[in-house]
Amino acid sequence: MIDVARTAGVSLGTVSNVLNNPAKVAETTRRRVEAAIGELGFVRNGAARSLSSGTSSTFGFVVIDLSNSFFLDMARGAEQEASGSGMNVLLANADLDDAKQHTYLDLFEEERVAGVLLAPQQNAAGETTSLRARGMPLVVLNDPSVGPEVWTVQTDNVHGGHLAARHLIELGRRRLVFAGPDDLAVVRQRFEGVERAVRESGGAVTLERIQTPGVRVEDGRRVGDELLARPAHDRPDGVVAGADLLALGLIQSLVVDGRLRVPEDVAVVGYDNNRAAWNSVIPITTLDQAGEEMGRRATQMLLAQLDGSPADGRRSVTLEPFLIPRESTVGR
Amino acid sequence: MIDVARTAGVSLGTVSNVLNNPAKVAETTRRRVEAAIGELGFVRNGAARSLSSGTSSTFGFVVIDLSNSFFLDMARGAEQEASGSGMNVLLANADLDDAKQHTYLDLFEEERVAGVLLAPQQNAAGETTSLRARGMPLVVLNDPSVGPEVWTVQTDNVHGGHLAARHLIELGRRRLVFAGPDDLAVVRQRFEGVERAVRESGGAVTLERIQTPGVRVEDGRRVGDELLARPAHDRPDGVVAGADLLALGLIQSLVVDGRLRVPEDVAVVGYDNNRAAWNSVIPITTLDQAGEEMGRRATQMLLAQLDGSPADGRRSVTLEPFLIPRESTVGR
DNA sequence: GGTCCGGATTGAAGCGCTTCAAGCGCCCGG
DNA sequence: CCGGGCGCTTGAAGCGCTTCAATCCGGACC
Repeated sequence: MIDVARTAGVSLGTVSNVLNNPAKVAETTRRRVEAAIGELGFVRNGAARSLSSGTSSTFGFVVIDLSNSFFLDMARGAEQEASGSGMNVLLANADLDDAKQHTYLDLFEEERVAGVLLAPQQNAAGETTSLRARGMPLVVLNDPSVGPEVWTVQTDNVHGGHLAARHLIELGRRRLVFAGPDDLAVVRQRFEGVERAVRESGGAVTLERIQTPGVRVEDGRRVGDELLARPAHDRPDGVVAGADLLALGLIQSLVVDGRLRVPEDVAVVGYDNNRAAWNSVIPITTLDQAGEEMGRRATQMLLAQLDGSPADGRRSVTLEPFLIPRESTVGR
Repeated sequence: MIDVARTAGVSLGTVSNVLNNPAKVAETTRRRVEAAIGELGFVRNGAARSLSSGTSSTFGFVVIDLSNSFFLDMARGAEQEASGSGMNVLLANADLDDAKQHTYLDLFEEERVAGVLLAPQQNAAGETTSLRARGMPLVVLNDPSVGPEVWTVQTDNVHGGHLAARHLIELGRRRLVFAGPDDLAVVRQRFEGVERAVRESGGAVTLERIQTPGVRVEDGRRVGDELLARPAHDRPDGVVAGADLLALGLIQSLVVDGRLRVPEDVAVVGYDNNRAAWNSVIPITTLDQAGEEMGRRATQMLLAQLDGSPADGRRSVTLEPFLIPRESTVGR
């Protein structure tokens, strides 16, 4: 910067003003400085800047699994909202590894980013103690298990499960199956919603729960195989899958291996509005959790924390998922 | 750090040594300092650190489109390799927007990261001038259009196209179609390889090229519809798609709308080994470009540049793609 | 007892920027 | 003609760390 100042024949402070408060600098001076900057190819040192000013223009977003398009949507939403305020979002992919997630949270804390977004698997509260102790703006996304002291954006999974089941019931389905792993809080909540809808049917509808080890396509195929092995009268006519990939595998197994018709024989609802669901041969009815919207809201909360949030600011936002009917339930 | 020093009863320099050269510090002193660090919840300021030392422990990776699993694989590979050397990788998603790509490159330059990885759409050479002028370590991935002055990791798209076409020809296919956009250099090269394979067949095989506007699923569906509209004898018996999503859409159109059999009536080869290809009802034969390996190699080159690369270091690595046969060509 | 040596520790000088009180001209009103 | 005010610009004091020459101290050796 000294070189720029010398070239332009001004002082250090003026160069700094051109960069940060151009309005304070006289037109002609500013032009001279800008010319010098261009000539010398000067790019200001962000480390020095944030050390000196105590602020940074970047948010860090730690994502547990970027290969899941739901999380990528969040990142996209965060990016949109942030860039509207002149902020940048840097992503860290934990790749389903809790240790990596921890490493990256530490990294962002060290780098003194302006704020941190975290989309964990679940139970992330413990990971954020240090961040919060430092007073670093933080918002946790999609983790129902954190306490009220943490800012969060969530979706109402119980409601989503309820919508999914009601959709099937309204289509006349009476023998429902819910498939999904038991160890994910969000999936348990979806199941809860399904249960409620079934209860509300007043005994007209039956519900069975099938456990899966995870939410991958293979897990879904296995459920499909299991159902195919049953006698026809023992098969469900409607399935709520705890996640889209599960639904995708299930449908593939049913349709390709088993020659069952979807939705005629079995209607299937997924969850997540994952990109994989769009690209399925039989497009999958699903619950959209508005990942982009979550990212946007979370970033708004981060920005609010930066300007010293209003005392009455709500620390937790819950978005409502909505059903997207596609061929896997309503045919075409 | 001053607080830590005071609490532990040592000087600033010693605390710094505990952090950076623990071997230089006596066992007992080190323990005292570490205790103080724990007690005070001290986390060192990365901005100050990199300002002072002139180095940073993070690489920046600008990716043109993280929703493409090929790029995400690169990121994963880069992460692996970097963490082996105590480095971190921060991701920036340009989301197919060249302006954003530029913004993020500038950001990483400002932040003085230890090195930059760039996986652009194409023609990224111009974007990197400033970075290179600064002497910042840089590796460009998957862009055949950059010059020899830029370090790159690429894959041999001509070879890949050749493999794809030869595979079809060996399976007895004689009327080939290549589908893909004309404005992507990598796709043009794949076509070139296909052409070569056809030429080598000595006239036994015909080749037709169908242009698509992009490489999305919809583009593939449209190609499928076009083929279905033709009289049967005018349809190809083998298709090389310029990308997996294209192949996915094509197959969906052919199989679901047109009641053609894949691979019996038409065999289809994709390109990329995109996750979407795994999850297709008819798993798609594809060319794997070893995204993770590319990320790993690129990071190795970055690390080499950091230690002052050997003068004879090769600035460009080209990896060979390999064919993964699946049901869309060989049935099951 | 005196010297020398080497490992452990210290303290001050930056790293490149932002910030802000102070200074400099210049113009306006009285 | 003078004082005051205003718009620009300046220069120095940090920001929190790393680095390295200088210092300290205890033991080995003569």
